[in-house]
Amino acid sequence: MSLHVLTAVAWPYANGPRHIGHVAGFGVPSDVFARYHRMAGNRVLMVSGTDEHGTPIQVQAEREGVSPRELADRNSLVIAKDLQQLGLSYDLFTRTTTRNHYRVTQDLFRGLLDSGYIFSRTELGAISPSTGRTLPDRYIEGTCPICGYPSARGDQCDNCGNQLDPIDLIEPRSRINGETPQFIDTEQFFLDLPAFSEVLSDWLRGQQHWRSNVQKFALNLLDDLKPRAITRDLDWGVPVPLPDWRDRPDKRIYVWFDAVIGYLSASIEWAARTGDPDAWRAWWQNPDARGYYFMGKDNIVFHAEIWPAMLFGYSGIGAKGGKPGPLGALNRPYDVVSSEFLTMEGKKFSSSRNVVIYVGDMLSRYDADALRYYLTAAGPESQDTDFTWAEFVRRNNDELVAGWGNLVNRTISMTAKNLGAIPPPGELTEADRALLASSAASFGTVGELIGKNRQKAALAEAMRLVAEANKYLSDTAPWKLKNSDPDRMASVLHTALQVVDDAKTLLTPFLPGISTKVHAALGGTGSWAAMPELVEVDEPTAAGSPSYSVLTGDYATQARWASEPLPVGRPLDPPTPIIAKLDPSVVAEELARLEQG
RNA sequence: GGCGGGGUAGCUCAGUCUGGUAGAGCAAGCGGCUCAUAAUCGCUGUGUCGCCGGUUCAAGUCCGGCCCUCGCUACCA
Repeated sequence: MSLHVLTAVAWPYANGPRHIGHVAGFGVPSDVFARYHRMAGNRVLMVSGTDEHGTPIQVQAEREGVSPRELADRNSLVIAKDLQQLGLSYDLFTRTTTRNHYRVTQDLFRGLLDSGYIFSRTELGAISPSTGRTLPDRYIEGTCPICGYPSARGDQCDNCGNQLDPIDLIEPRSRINGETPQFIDTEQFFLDLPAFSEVLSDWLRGQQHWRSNVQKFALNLLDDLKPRAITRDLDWGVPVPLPDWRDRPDKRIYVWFDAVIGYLSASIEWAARTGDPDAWRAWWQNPDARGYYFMGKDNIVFHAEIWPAMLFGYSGIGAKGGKPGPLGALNRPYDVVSSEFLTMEGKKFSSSRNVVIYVGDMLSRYDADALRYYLTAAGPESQDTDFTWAEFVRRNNDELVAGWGNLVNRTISMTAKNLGAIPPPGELTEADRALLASSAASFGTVGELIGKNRQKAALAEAMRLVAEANKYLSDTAPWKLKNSDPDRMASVLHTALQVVDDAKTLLTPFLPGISTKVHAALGGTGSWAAMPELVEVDEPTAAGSPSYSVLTGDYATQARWASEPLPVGRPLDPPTPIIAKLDPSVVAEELARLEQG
């Protein structure tokens, strides 16, 4: 039975290139998940894009002397290329500055407004006097009124930990340019979160399959739900779709409100591109479809609270009732898969302090699958973990190369040199059958673990099979049988080759590039693990760029999540090593690079 | 302050939901093999499972308290 699986991947923010901590959280896990489900025969729709609105982009653009649009155009392309090189198999990786996204965002806004879940109110807000723009709390600093700490942030004092209101700060100043913020009465729209308190509570309590920390965190947030402003005094963002507001240059929809809508708008854009504009509905309105959302833990509130509230409200569910908006009722997330954080040689990632490894830099020097392997085997799946170059090199050399690469190499090499082709099984012994049975059983265990997003355990299970195969070769020593018992040697090599092929399949979601090479080394033809493509869309963006680029791809290949018998008699050539071993000197080189900046 | 994660062998971590006196990989030592990218296979682990107390025939695992550490705290994303 085929399941519709929406793989909704957090939208990277386009104020600069992304570092490996970002892709550890949302990127690699979502791709492993999507690739597995496609191989298992499910209908996957994997969408994301760059998140391009908001204050940080405006600030960064000003710093660089370019327009927000130019900055977003440039970074969107950089990020898309990084994710492409990492092999992330998006059905569509688009942008929040597309016309389609603006339309869908405005439609959601209208739908929520019509049912009463959005209302306007005038409140005191901080603006920058020189630009007239909203100055977010965290861009304001001053002296803490409680403890006297001189560099307290507008929302919280880092010294005494108390929550603050920026208006209470003594001598407040803008962190952007040092000017004194102005506090003015300003009208904004608010999302009525308290109206969803009950439906969210019931819904969250039912999510027994979520990671427990995500569920607990989300439930705790319910105690203190307040209406949340979803517009700002800005000129960069999606316009408010109301007659009196649409043309106002100083009011825009808040970046987070539009960013989460990206999952839906990207699905709709993908459908339009396929020629069936309603195709997205199978993932969003079919009650049996499942939406899995991948992100770092800092995004839990938006995916477990605010986005579900928006979806409930648009569907006409909540304390105020209502009717579904024009698109119809929409599914809530099935799972919110949140990762913890990756640190870097013991420190928190920080671009400004140069504690950072950008994805593009990493992939210019190392293989994408080496990074994918590390981030899955040692990534922050359920707790914070530390990236160190020493561990990266060790994992690559001792586990990937010595364990898996060498198994492939020794098996194919022995067969090619002695037999030249895949031999028939001959008469199998108990040891042969035990290994083959273990290998076949791995599809169930590894698949189930990936399905539950226990990817660390899933990868370990696949690698356990690799170790078992290495032990099998050691026990059976086929190299000793060449003259004494060539038939037995053929049976052993047949068994080993079959397990190598199975392991190649099992590792495909994690290591698509390596598995493709193993597929070829085993004499396989055709596409095995397809890669994303960067495509130019010849349509202006809502922000005014003449065209834009997206990632997409055709991922339908012969790869199936099952053991496929290898064709006896297929010729095999002596292999060349598939996975590159790293010289231990790279550890010192990379650490020096970090020092220098 | 509130909330959450973590504190288990030299290192990285699993195991805690469903109690039965502790595991994996790496590192180290010894041995085997020589097909393979000096790869691989076997053998070798006496750790107060952060601390204190409780429940129990039995606790790393449940309950209470405490300490340390990391993170989040929704008008930065």
